Amino acid sequence: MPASPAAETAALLAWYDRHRRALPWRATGRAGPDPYAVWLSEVMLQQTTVAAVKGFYARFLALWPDVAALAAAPREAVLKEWAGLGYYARARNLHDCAQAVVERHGGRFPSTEAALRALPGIGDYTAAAVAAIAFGEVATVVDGNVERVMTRLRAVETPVPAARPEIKRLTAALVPPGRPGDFAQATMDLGATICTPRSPACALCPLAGSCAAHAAGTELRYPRKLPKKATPRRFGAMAVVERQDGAVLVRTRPAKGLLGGMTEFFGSDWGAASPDAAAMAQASDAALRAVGTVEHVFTHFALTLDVYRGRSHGGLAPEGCRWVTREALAREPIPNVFTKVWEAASAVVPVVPVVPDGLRLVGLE
DNA sequence: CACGCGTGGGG
DNA sequence: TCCCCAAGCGT
Repeated sequence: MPASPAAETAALLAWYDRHRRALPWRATGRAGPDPYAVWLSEVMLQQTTVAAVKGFYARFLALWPDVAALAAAPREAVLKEWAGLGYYARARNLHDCAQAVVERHGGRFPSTEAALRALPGIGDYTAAAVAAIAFGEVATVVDGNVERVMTRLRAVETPVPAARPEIKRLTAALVPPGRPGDFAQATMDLGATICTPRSPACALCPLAGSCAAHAAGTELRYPRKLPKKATPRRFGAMAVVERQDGAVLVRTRPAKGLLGGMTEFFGSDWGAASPDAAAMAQASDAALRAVGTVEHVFTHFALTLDVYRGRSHGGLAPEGCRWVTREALAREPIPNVFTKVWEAASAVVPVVPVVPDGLRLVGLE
């Protein structure tokens, strides 16, 4: 028997009051949530797990305790602190957004969904979440959790993303004017801990009594999704090249696109095949030793990198590259895929044998 | 609307 | 091992 929407909302809020997760960005005291903290956490949580976010969130808040501090930070420092969290456009948008809040709004976050939506890196979800959680606006928050909860609750047959408007309507009908932020977090907590994708714990769910999918035993059927495409594989090569004094050859990737603005070691383009060792040695003007391969899976392709370690012949940086000391390397924004390369190269004997002039020692074991 | 865009954990 | 996925956004 379907309960009334009001009864469903009440049951969900009562469950949340007992079982809400204690998360660092959730206000505990009487003072309302800090909009800056809510915004920072929401951006970090975009397509990212709570467990992965916690450490980054703490470090950001310690380094930059308010939006003005973040806005004043150097862009490279923000990218460096974001390194490892992924989706690096978020870091650029985060920094742009902080500066926009300072310049356009006097350093205070706007309090309405519409005004938030106009800021960089804030889309439909984040605008509604910040408005509801930080400012109490009656906004409808729809994320992946809400989609799963609502499509199961109402047995929505339309596949996502086409079902988005319907899901938004169904959700809006449940939002309580008095506690919009708690309702949003309650639905997300339910999706994260009870109404999970693979094995939902319906016996513990406060909405089980009115859930259409549960009544039919078809929870796992929702949300319906369109078939996904296979992920192709690309190949490339990357070399950790040292100068006589130990400095390492790096370069900064283009500002936008994959790993935009992040630091990488000397490497080839990525395509159907990787270049051979001789080509890498010539391009880097270094004696190279092959040290193995690194595998990494991005969202839309898998990558196999042949990894080399070597010693520069002349100490001249190829076009677009620069030398950094090991100490300075620690301050570079290096994404995890290239940290894997560094670790693979560091695991082998660093000394490259002396070779006669004109010879290139390549691809040796 | 479809695609580009990271990473790590769990079943 | 492999596949799925997690509090999406910009173009």
